[in-house]
Amino acid sequence: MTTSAVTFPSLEEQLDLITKGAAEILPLEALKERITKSIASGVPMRIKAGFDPTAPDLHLGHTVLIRKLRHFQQLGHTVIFLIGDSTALIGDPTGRNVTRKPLTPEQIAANAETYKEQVFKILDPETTEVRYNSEWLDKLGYADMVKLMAQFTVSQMLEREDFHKRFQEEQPISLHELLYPVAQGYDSVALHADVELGGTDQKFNLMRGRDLQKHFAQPQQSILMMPIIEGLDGVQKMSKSLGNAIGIKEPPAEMYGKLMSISDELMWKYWVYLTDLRASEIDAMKAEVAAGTLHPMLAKKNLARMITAGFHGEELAEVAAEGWATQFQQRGVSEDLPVVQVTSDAEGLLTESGEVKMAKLLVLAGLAGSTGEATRKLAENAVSVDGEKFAGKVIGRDVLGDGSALRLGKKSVRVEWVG
RNA sequence: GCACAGGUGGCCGAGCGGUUAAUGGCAGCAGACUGUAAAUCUGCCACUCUUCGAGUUACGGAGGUUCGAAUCCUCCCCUGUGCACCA
Repeated sequence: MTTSAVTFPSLEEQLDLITKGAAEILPLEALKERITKSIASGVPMRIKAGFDPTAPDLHLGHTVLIRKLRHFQQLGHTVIFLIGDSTALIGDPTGRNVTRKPLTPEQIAANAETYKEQVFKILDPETTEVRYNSEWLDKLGYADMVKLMAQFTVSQMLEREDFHKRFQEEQPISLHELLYPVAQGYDSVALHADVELGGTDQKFNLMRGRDLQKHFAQPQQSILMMPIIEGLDGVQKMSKSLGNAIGIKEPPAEMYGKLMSISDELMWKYWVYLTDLRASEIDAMKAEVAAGTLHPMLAKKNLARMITAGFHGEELAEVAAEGWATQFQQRGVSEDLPVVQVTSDAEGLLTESGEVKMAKLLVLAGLAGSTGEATRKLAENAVSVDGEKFAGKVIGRDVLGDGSALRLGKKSVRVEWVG
């Protein structure tokens, strides 16, 4: 690989892309100077973003930040995808009201691999620098740790809202949790970061990098914060544990369907943060909807289609869109339902006369969590077979044959008999 | 270590010896209505079974008292607060 000087776009051009969607950049002037300097010297800036491999699956919320990293990459800067394998032993306390459970090194290693695979759907693997903070954190000795920690006071740590709140509410705060911001800050020192990206909730941690870089007589990084987007409920931040997330590895039909279920209001945020449309284009679309010339549902369909295509390709997105329209708009049976294999000799599935117990089947098909729940849903008239409402307790194999569509509420599957 | 206050279903939070899987809120699920949604209304919301019935688990853990405990007692675990030298 050549390391010859790169020619960068102009400051204005770079800023236009960099600031799009950014919630806050601190300090902005320093960033401008840094960009100017890199244009003059031809040396790219080092852009750092850290990820804890605590949850193996990325969702669209994570991609807001990753898309921004991509922007820097497109401009020719060096993006460092930092995997916080060592800090994962602590678990970021940000926004938490309870201490995180530590992961085993095996889990962390496995999660890190999954992370890379997913993140390279957006970032260019060729030019991304992948690092692990165990490289330097594990080498720190006791004396080094003591010196680092001496840079901060207890009061400073307790200024953080989450710590402060927990302290006020007499909730436990483990000592090692205070270590997290220090470790994250030291990462910036080790990497000589020029810019660090993070969510707005990361402000405290991001600022610690500036503190420590100053202590180590390095130029201080600028920090760029991206907003935290809401999940499917439109209220709480997108998070897997809150169950309102859209995972980037989800099948196209599911991704499309989930996107369609968001509120109209939330849709506009998704347009801004999850697509590459320019702000002016989005505003124009918004105006059309307000004027009544564009149906909000169509706008949402376009959004769902665009995002799904980004992860699965145009063709699969098209199929997902059609399947969704059939299933929900026409209340019909979609062609590409997920297939669930059911073994006919599963315990308790068949009655003595050979009929299928619906409650059991619904559980086996993954549509209900327990037979009790399935029984209740049947009574609520929530189940249909091949598009027809069904409320009975048992059903014959002749009615529900191989390939029959089984539906409970919004979820549908195609049943395939085995054995 | 000592003292005090706490540990209830996904979360918050009632109950404080006796009808009852445990009031209420949030979240969630389903139905109606819609534009798929939001809002609204209705129903559901521990598990299992041969389900207008029956059984089994559940109120930090383990024992105990009692005809009967989430509620009383004992020990243990966990959290928070205060005390800890001068006394």
